[in-house]
Formats: sequence, C-alpha cells, structure tokens
Amino acid sequence: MFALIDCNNFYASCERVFRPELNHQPIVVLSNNDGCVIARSNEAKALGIPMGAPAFEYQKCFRQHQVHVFSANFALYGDMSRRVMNILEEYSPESEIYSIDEIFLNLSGMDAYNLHEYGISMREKVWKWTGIPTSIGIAHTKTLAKVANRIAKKFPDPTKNVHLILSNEQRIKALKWIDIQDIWGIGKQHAHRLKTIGIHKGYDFTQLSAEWIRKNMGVVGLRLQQELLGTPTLAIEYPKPRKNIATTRSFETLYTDIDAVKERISAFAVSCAEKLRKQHTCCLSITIFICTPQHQTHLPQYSRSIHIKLPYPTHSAIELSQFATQALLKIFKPGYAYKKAGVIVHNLINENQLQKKLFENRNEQHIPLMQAIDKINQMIGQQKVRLASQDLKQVWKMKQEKLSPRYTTRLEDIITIYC
DNA sequence: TCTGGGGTCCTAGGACCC
DNA sequence: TCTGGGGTCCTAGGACCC
Repeated sequence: MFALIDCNNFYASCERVFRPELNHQPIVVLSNNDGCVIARSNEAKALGIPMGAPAFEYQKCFRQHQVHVFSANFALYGDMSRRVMNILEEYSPESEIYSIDEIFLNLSGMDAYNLHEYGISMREKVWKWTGIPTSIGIAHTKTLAKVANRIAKKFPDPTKNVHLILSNEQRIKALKWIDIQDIWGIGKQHAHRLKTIGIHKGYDFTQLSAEWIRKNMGVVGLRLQQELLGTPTLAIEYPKPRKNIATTRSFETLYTDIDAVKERISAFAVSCAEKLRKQHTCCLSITIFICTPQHQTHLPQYSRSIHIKLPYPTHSAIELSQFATQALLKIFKPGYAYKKAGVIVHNLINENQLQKKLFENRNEQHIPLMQAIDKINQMIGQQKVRLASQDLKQVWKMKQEKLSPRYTTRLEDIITIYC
C-alpha cells in the first residue's frame, strides 16, 4: 500500500505562508530571469494562465486581475520542502522523496489503521506546523496512488483532500474518470498516439493488449499497465548519487563577446565542481553547450554542444573550468548573439574509488585547496572565494525583480512580529 | 555456389518526470 | 524587448570480442 502526498501549488503556497493576506488571491511564480510562469495558485489557474506562460505576454492579465507575481525563491522553497518532508517521513518506516513537493510513503502492514483518518492526520499536522496545504492519494500501487492524489486535489469536498483507491470498483471508477494524458508516465507523445486509436481514459488503456503496448511503448508501458491494473511494478526507491549534474542558465541579455560567454561557462563549471564535491564524486566527462534564443526566429540561429572525455577524473573547480573553457573555444562561433549556455558533467565515480595511477596527471594539491574553499564559502557565504576566470566584478546578475525574502534561511530576512 | 552464433559496451536519441 | 532548469530510463544500432 502506497500513499502519495503532494503539496498543493507548492511554490505559490510557500509565498503565502509568510503573506497570509494573499490567501484567496491569484499568485504566480516565475522561472529564473523572470521568464515564464512555473507555478500558479488555484485563483491564477482559474484566470486561464497556463503553465509555462511567457511572463511578458501576460503582463496585462497580471495587472488587470491584480495577480501577485514572484520571482522564484528556491532557497525558501527548498527549506520549506525539507520541513514538510521531515514531518511526513515520520508516518512510515519507508519513504521516498520523489520531488521538491511530493513524497511516497509505504503503508504496507498498516491495515489496522483507518487509512483515510491516517491521511487526514498527516495533512492536518503538515498544515499546522508549516502552513502548506497538501493532497493525499492512497492505493495499492504508486501509479494508482498518483491517480488517487489527483482525485483528492480535484474534489476536496467529499474527500477532505485524502482519497483512497482500495476496491476494484473504486479502481475502475477512478480510471474511467481520469484522462489518459493525466496518467503518470503518459506524456504528450504517447497520449497523442493513444488518442488516435481511441484510447481516451485510463480505463481504456488497461484494456489494451500487452502486445500492442510492448510494441509501441516498450517495457515501460507494460509496467504502467500492470500498475493501473493493481499489480505493483514500482517500489519505493532510495536516494542514489546523481548520474549527471548540470548547471545551465539563460542570460538576461544577449552575449556576442566570447569573453562574456567564457566567464559564464567558467562559473557553471565551478558550480558543477561544487555539486560534485558535495556528493563526493568526480566526473570523467563533460558536455558544454551554447545557443542563440530559439524564440526569436528573426535572429540568426546557432546551437551546438560538445562532449569531451577528461584525461582523469576530477572535481576540482580549477580543472573543470579549464576543460570547459577549452571546449567552448571549439564550438564558439563569432557573429551570433547567445542567450543560453550550460555545463553538464557525466560518468560520475566515487571520489574514494579513484585508481592511484589515474592521479598521475592531476594536481593533488587541488584536493585540500577545494576543501578549504568549500569550508570558507560555507562559513562566510557562497561564492566568497572564486576563480579569477569568474565574474569578479559581479557584473552578471539574474533578473529577479520580484524576489521575496528568504524568510527561513537568512537571519536578516526573518519576519518581525509586533506584540 | 556456399560464410555462425553468440556476447558486451557505448552512444545518440527519444520518451518521460518535477 | 521579453519564453526555466534540472533530472531519469529505455532502445536501437554500431563497434568490438570470441
């Protein structure tokens, strides 16, 4: 038995916790650079603002309906998420944090409990302790728990935001209700293909032949069908070290100068190196990419990436920055206006598993140096110690015009209460 | 004239998720 | 003027092995 607890409109709800006057008001949260809408309160959804809407196209709508607009405040959302998850993990010996706002709990063996009541108590505690509203789905498989969660969110009234799919009748009723594209694991492509052969609801999908699914959707599709039929094929998963780590950003303006792009690539490589050290891994290869703005079709378009194998595994910011900027020289073409770039590291291995001879070419002094840098930056603030190839004058700045305070992670931003 | 039958590893691309 | 930033897994095909 699985429960899926999902925070309602998570980013918007986080902003609301510290601004209760915004309850029942439309709220949207924008992506980095204030580019597009990545979260909406129910009121904003009701205004017809779609997910991913470009902010500039909706300025008029925002003004007209007095929508409260926020720049993404990931420091706040990450910390609020940690608080919510800490509470929910107490409700089961086995859990899986699936995303920043979702957690699966294994409820096997808890049949003695009234699971509906159990879910309501979780919801109430999270609400009371953090101010974040949640919805809860409970069923025999993770995919059905996802379906149940959707029902809980859609029909808060009878369900009290907690819905269970236990009997076969409940399962069939739920699957006859849910649209095929809303099922976890069915994306745009598969939904389109399924609709062309007359499959519109979750239930229709469970009636398809295994041969058809295997042929058109692979083993993933077969597993999904089993899940919807009530046979679990997905278990609770434990956190594993990442297999790839990326740092990519859009620029606030267009860059034509190679030095400006070089500085960004260097900074992204430093960021990847930091993330590598945090999970105690080194990378063996690196990809960098640059591209011009895809939406501005009147500009000359150019987009390229390059993948290089490193001569030895590393998590040194100095080395990764050098490899990344060397790679940039191979793909950078003058005469284009660049909008976005990124660094991705792959083939990650544990830092303790390095073979001795692999160290031959690398500078061993980087290891204590990086440790010292990490320590200083942790003590006195991120990015206080940087490479000379990074933006020392701090020219680069992300567009974040509507950033809320970091209420829970910065002493200066803690709210003041007058009594 | 006629040329087997297994494997593994790597990569790019496609699908999906939040 | 202006459109985010992360991840995962699977598959097919090519290169290589004996």
